[in-house]
Amino acid sequence: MKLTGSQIKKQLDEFQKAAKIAGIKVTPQRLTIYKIVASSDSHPTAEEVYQALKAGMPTISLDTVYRTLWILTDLGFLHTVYQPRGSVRFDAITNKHHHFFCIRCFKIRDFENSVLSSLPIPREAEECGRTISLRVEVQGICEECLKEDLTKIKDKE
Amino acid sequence: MKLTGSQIKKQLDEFQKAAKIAGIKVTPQRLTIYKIVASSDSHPTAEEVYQALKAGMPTISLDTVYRTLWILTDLGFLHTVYQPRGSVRFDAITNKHHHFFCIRCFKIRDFENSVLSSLPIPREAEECGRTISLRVEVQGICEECLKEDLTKIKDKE
DNA sequence: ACAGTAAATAATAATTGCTCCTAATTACAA
DNA sequence: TTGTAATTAGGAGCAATTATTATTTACTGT
Repeated sequence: MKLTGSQIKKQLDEFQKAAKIAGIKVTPQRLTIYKIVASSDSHPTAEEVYQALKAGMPTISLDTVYRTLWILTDLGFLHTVYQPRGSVRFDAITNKHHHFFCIRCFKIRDFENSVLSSLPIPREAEECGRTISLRVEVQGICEECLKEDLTKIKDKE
Repeated sequence: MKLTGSQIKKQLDEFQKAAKIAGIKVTPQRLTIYKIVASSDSHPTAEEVYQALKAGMPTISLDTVYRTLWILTDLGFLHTVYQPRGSVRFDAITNKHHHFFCIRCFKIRDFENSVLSSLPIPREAEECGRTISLRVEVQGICEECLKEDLTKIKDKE
């Protein structure tokens, strides 16, 4: 999900603090990578982040991108989203939102819903260990793919 | 989730019917692969299914296992579960249940909860396209990993 | 401000998870 | 029983991710 400029600045401050506590370094690579994910609306893959970085940072390596994305995830600044038969995607954490997965084109869309956002973690899950978060996903076929299907049907006629 | 012997038999009958409708063949490989997943409690990966098969079917290929698992998924007999940094896992569909993901050891546990099982798909998701299903996941650290942490802390003392 | 050091990076090799290709085999319809 | 289209085994291939290593950099204490 996309963050505003001031939200990003605030989160970067938080990252500086968290990095000190965790004993890890704040590098330009790490700051830039967070900015790219947080200002994107498309749940980018590591590869997509890497491509976006190259313009301003031509020597960046894909490995650094992966390492950084996982660090930001471990520190709680990013969420990961998994797709069938595809790469991991990363998403900056903001207010609660949920994901719609298209099973045909594998794109992910955000949606909000107050009932889902306020669901408590159930007792039965607490019994499995220490719980951290609850997420809700909806599977389906997105508007665009539905339209494509229509086009194909018309072509056959 | 684990099915009883009679549930498996019933599902295999359903599979025969579904295969006829879909115009695909019923092979010993397909039947055996379904049995293995449905009688497992651990959301096995394709590799794990492959290893389990080898004893009774030494010439089975990993490709066949993958193809079959995806067919069974497409026909609605299996669900897939994605993990961070791991392989896809497969799960026989029974009554509604939900997954607890351990972010440390990546194991998955089942839990049931009537509130979560009866959640309607929200209007906001319907607006993204045609919806098929809703799933709820809880992230956390499982009992076993928590115990391990305790052991490590004690070792340091 | 500066030097020492532990951590991070870039580049590339290696690994893993999964899919594709092809010849041989098999399930099923007629 | 036979024909044939689907399925299989086996191996090659591919894409996503992680490991290795020499070099560079951020932060610590002076």
